[in-house]
Amino acid sequence: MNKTESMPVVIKSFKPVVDQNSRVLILGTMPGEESLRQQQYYAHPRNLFWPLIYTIFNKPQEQDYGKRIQFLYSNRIALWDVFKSCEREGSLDNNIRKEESNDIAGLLEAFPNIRYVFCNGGAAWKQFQTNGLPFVKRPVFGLRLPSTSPANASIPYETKLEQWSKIRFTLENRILHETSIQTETGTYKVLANDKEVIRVCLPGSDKQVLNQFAVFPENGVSIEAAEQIKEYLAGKRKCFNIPYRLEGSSFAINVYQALLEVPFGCTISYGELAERAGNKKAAQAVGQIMRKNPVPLIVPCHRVIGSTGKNIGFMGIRGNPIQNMLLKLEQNRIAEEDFRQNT
DNA sequence: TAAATCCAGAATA
DNA sequence: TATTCTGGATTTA
Repeated sequence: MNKTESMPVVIKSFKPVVDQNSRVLILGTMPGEESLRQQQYYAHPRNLFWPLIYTIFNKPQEQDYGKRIQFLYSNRIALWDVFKSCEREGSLDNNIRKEESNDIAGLLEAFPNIRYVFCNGGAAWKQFQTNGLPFVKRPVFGLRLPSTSPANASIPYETKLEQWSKIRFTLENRILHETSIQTETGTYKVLANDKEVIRVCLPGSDKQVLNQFAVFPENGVSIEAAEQIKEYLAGKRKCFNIPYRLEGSSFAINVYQALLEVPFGCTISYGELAERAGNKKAAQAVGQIMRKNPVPLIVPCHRVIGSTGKNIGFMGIRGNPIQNMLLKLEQNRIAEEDFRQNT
C-alpha cells in the first residue's frame, strides 16, 4: 500500500500565455506532474505539444522555454488550461477530482482577437463545451484535437500532425464552417467561410479536397445555405439566394455562369451548354468541368444531361440516382404548378 | 511549350 | 446497346 495515496494535494495550473495579438487559444486540462515540477507548459519530454507546434510551422524545435513561449507569441497562439485547480493522482485526466474551472469566457472577453479555440484532448474539449463556450457572448468556434499526452499513444503521430496543422490553417485564414443536412437519401454538407459558400457536398461525394482547411462548426452563412438547400430538397424552393464562390479556369466560370441561366425544371445537353459558354466543340470538356463543380445544387449541374436525353453521370458516378431524384423533384414541382394553373 | 491524359460526349451501326 | 470517333481543357514534364 502506498501511503501517499490517501492524501492527495491540491495542484494549480499556470497563468495564461496570451496578449492582445493572440488569435487562437489552445486549452489543456491541467499541467502534468513534470510540468508542475518545472513550472512550464508541456514539460514532459515525451509530450508531443512542442514538437507539433514547431512542426506545423516547419520550424526547427527549440528547447529553451523562454524561446518556446516567444514562438507562441510571435505566431499569435495563446495557451491556457480549463482547470484552475484540482486534486489528481499522477498526471492522467481521468484522475482529476474536485476541480475548479478557469474563467475561459472571461479570458475570451478580455482578448477579443481570439476567435478560435483548440482543445488538447477530450477532457479539455468537454470542459470547454460545458463551462466555456456557452458563456462567451461573441462568435467563438472550438475544435477538438487529439491529445499530445504521451498517454495518447493509440493515435499515430501522422494523424496528430494532420489535426494539429489546423492551427496553422486557422492562423492563415484557411477556415471553413460546416453544416450537415441529414436526409433519407444521405448527408448533404455545406462548407462556407464567413462570407460565402465554398463547397456543397452531396451524398456519396465526401472526397473533400479540403485537408488544407480547418473546418469548424456551422456559422451564419453555412446555416442559411443549409436552410435553403433543405427547402429546395423539400420542393419548396426553386432558386438560391446566397453568396457563393465559383472556382476554376475562365472557361469553367463561363460554363458555370451559362448553367446558372438554365431554369428550374429544365435540362440542357453538354454540347448546348458548351456552345452557350462560347465553344460549341467543348462538350467533353464541359463534362470535366461539371465533375469539378464546387457548389452542386446552387450551380445546377444535375440539369446537364446527354444529347439523347439520358442521365450520363453526376458527381463522377455514371447514371447517379441522385441526379434522377433531383430532376424528378423539379419536374414534380413544375407539374404541380401546371395543374394548379389549369384548375 | 509540347506532350500526355482526361472525359458526366457524340455519332454510328 | 456497344463501339468507335472525337477534340478541347487540363495536367505534367
